[in-house]
Amino acid sequence: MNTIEELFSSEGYRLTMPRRQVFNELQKSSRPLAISDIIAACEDVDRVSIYRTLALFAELDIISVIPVGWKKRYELAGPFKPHHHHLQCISCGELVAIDTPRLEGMVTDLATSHGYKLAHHHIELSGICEMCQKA
Amino acid sequence: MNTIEELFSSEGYRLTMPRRQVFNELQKSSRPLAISDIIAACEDVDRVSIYRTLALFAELDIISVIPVGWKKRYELAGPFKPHHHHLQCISCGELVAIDTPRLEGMVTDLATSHGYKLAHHHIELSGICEMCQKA
DNA sequence: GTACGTGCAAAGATTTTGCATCGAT
DNA sequence: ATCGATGCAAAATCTTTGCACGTAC
Repeated sequence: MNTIEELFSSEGYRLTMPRRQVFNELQKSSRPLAISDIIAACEDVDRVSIYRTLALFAELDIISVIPVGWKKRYELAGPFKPHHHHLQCISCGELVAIDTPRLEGMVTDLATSHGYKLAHHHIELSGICEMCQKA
Repeated sequence: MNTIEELFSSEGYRLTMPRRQVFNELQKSSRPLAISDIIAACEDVDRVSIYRTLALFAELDIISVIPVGWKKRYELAGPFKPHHHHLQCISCGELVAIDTPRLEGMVTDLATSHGYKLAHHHIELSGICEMCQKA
């Protein structure tokens, strides 16, 4: 279950050209992409198919949807990229991935202490990077 | 500087009817409101004025913008409501405010350890509440 | 009275839906 | 060959911009 092909056939979905292309764009990119980025990169794929593909990917946990500056961005998740969060510079826009093992445990505990079983969590940090602080 | 009147006059902004109405709606509500909620509640205020009012409020830190289920919601912040985060039930939609003193310190440290000076952070938790787990 | 802020109109952007056709299995 | 998935068209939202008028100060 480590390749996109295996995952799709085991779930009974067809691996079509639009789905391959969207997946490839996400895999090529080192940073989360906006829908508009993906639409632009997949010229020959209809806008609508990209929306539908991303919805399917999200449902299958192939991608995660993250908020960046109040827009949605998409990046590979689940088996294709380990869980992490982001820290963005509000001055230059730099976006770094951060590992947050201690946070993970803490948010789970927080939910539990309120009687909740945690399903998802999103953490977005923004600030000013080292370079921009000097400038 | 504890009332909206004082805050506005000290900043040199006019406290007009649309601004009063939007502020009242936010103050009346115990939960964060979507733009569409506010538009519906302020029937006689133009849609556009509500966008502009919310943009101004956000700039003045009168409100905070929070992500709920991938939509923006607005609630009073700054002097009018202390900082907190939310935990939402994905089954019944219940939204509870949570205090996160330990998280606050941790995210600051995280940013610092990456050379960043933290400016903002958003934390959204979702899961299944006690009631829905039983059902 | 003086601008700041509003409403209106209209454009732009984003996202969703229906349906006939195409193509992965 | 079948039925899921795509592309196209079109609608429904959502958000922004320009400008003349109204009103808080």
